[in-house]
Amino acid sequence: MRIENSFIPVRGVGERTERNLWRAGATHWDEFDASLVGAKTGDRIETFIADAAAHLDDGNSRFFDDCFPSGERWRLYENFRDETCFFDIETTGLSPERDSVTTVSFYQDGETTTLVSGEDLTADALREQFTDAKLIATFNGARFDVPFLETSFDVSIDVPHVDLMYPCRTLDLTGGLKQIEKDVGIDRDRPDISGRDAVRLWREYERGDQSSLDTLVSYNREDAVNLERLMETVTGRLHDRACEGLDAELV
DNA sequence: TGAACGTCGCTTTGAGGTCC
DNA sequence: GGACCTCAAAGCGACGTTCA
Repeated sequence: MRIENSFIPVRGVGERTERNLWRAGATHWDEFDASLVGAKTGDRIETFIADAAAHLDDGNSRFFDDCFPSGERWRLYENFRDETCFFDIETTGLSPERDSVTTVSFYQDGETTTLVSGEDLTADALREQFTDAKLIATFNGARFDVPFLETSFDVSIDVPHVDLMYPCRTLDLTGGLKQIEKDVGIDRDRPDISGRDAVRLWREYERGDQSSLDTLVSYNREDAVNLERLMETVTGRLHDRACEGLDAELV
């Protein structure tokens, strides 16, 4: 599913109308025919397509972040795949006021970077990681990772965001990231480590055990890398579900 | 042109679920 | 175990479409 298959951002177009358009053969902006809907809606769709095509050429993901309903923002992924930054944080607890961030791992376009507290984890380093990203992807990051980083480092993470927890829930995938990875067949090198262990590992590292930091970093990196595989799985399933019952293929 | 119907958007409310 | 964002559902009004 690509952005150019979507009509749902247009006022007056919901899930039903969009499916009717697809059924009628208008599976892509280029194939839209205003006679398929009423005059007013047709005008709105044509205006939207003209605007959106320009923003797409400019690589302006923010435009689409604003106009897509939150439940449909996963559709941005295919267009901005190479510029999607998957990230995950580890902390010493749940409270941004009392606890601190220990490591942050980023995975973008095949490259993984980890920032470690006391070494290279700074506000500037965080800003730099997000600079090139057109889209960020997390699991429960809307409520945990992003606010935690913003509070701890006084940064503003103002990048279109797909929080995979919600698309997963619409696919009946629940139980936390580790459980969902298991359910969709994503393997881990260290399936025995949990978030609570991450706190323990950090404490051990503070007491001088370098190997604990190595374990923590590899766990954190695996979280970030696996998010990409989860995104591929989830967007694939949502695409299939959107196309269910259609003769036409969305390309 | 107007009535009837269908669809969508907006607002409110409540609950679920996740992070370390 | 605390925090709380997001989503889904429901209800209502507005708008758009269809058809006679």
